[in-house]
Amino acid sequence: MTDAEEKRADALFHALADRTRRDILRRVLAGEHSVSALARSYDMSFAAVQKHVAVLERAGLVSKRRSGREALASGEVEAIRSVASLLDELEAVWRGRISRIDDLLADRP
Amino acid sequence: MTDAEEKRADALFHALADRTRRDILRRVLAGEHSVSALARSYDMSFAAVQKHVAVLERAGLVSKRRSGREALASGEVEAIRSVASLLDELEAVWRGRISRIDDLLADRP
DNA sequence: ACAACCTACAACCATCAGGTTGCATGTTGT
DNA sequence: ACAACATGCAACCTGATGGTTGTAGGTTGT
Repeated sequence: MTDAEEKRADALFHALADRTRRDILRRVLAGEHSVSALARSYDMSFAAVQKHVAVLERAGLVSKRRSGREALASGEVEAIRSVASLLDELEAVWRGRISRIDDLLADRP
Repeated sequence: MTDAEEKRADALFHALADRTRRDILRRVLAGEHSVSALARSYDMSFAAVQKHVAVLERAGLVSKRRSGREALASGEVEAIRSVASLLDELEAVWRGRISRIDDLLADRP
């Protein structure tokens, strides 16, 4: 794992470790939403929601495009799949434990 | 999503959002390690590592069993799979994004 | 018995995260 | 032109996080 990959993993998991951000992500995965439209859905200031979207964007989980005065956010499913890959790697480590035990057993005559 | 499920998701993603903790998790997924054995692997105090293990344990990613004076930690692959399920749910939202009518209604309060 | 070891937890400190308000800038509809 | 709207960013406050040291108690080997 390179240092950059670890930092990206940090950003991805951190972005997902907040209930509001996961909810925003669900919405923008379902379809484009402007930041202010998202903000109207939550009991917090516009700025707070804008910061959450920025965190998701920095992690690559959300992308934005400009349409006039609005910034339309949409979810990046590829980023979600990359998180799933990170989990797969962890599970592969676990599977390796089993095969190592198998090897030990195989070594016993 | 119930409140308890969201809190569990918070704990899981937060636990994974730290490089040292992910590294610890890899080690204990590969096989049992005592806390002090883990601590020797990192350039930080025993207490710091012990706290990282505690965070992983609270999230359910690691379990500990006592063996004499040692606490042996091992990784819980089921917890990792539950995180993968959370990601699957997000991806399912994305797959359903075309045939979404709920959001049109939800967007007009 | 006792020294060495392992763990757990408390207190403390610096930094970060999530929230607020306020302001500057660009866009739109009348 | 101009009022209303959408965004982005900075400053600020408070609580949580990640690290430290210190302390206390249970286990082990000699």
